[in-house]
Amino acid sequence: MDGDVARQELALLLRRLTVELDAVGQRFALEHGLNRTDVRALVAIMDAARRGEALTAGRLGEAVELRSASVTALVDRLEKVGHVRRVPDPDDRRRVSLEMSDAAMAAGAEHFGGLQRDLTAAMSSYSDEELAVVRRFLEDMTAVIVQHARSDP
Amino acid sequence: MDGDVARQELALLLRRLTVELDAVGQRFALEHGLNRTDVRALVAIMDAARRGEALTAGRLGEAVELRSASVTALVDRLEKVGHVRRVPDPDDRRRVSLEMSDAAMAAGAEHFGGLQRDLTAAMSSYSDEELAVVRRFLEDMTAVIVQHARSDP
DNA sequence: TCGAAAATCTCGATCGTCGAGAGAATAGCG
DNA sequence: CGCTATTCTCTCGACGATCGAGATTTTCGA
Repeated sequence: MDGDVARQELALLLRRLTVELDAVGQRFALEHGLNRTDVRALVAIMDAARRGEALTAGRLGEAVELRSASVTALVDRLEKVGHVRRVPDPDDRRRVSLEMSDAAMAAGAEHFGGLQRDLTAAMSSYSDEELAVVRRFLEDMTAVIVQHARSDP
Repeated sequence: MDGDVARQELALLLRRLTVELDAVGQRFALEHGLNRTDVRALVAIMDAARRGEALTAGRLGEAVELRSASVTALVDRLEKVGHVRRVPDPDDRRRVSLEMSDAAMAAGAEHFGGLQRDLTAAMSSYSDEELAVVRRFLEDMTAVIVQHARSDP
């Protein structure tokens, strides 16, 4: 039937959206001389900061799925260009907290915050009921995807 | 207002979905001893095959944004494990066409086709009108994202 | 026919990631 | 309180993916 084609197209649309969203991060990376991992790390640090937490090196490694040796190198890179500062944790002196520089924070807010703003603006033409449908849809699809990402087939 | 929070949450949901969809590819890579690029390449070859085309090395490089030297190495890797075959193009003997092995094709169909099936199945509880809303939404959001990925701020 | 352009490959170099292990600090247990 | 096990980060050496420059083969146009 026709509805099936429409559904497949929706799945393709999700993939397309994913690819393009990736490209946004890619662009930010290019503009700032970073690689994909560095951007992921900065986003993770930013997200944590927004939650009021300061990420430690170890937590950052979990967030971006990197071993400790790679995290050291990663933070070295970010610190060298001034995006991040290593701050010794006074409570546990083994730990190293990571703080984003104001400049990096501003650049991130400019880039990703701008996207967020434009996205929500583009949603203004939708009614609350429509957005509710979209939300349910996205949650359902995410659940299916998570299932595929985690479980064994 | 409340609707603004809902809109921001929707944007976050999109990001979450992107992350999880990435994880699906990651999992496939892990299961088959491939890296991220290899999976992207196989998907590109598969997509082309579905359209009835055979990708050349150069086209593949464009699809996954890699220089020719890297494409050579990439195809070497895929060929070594038997996922891909180099086939000389009879029309233009400078070119090398790429053909996926049946086994690799089957593995890809199993993994990603299964996801596609489950996604469309999860859409069955939605009316045509609801899906139309979702489609419009995804297209609108993709357009905004593309804008951010390409244009200069 | 001959030179320019195109498609792929080779080589050497660079960079990100990792495993193994060292060093410092903490937690827990007797 | 002291001693050991654990936690957290860093160092080192190795490996793999990517790239730029250039070589090679083939095609196309004048």
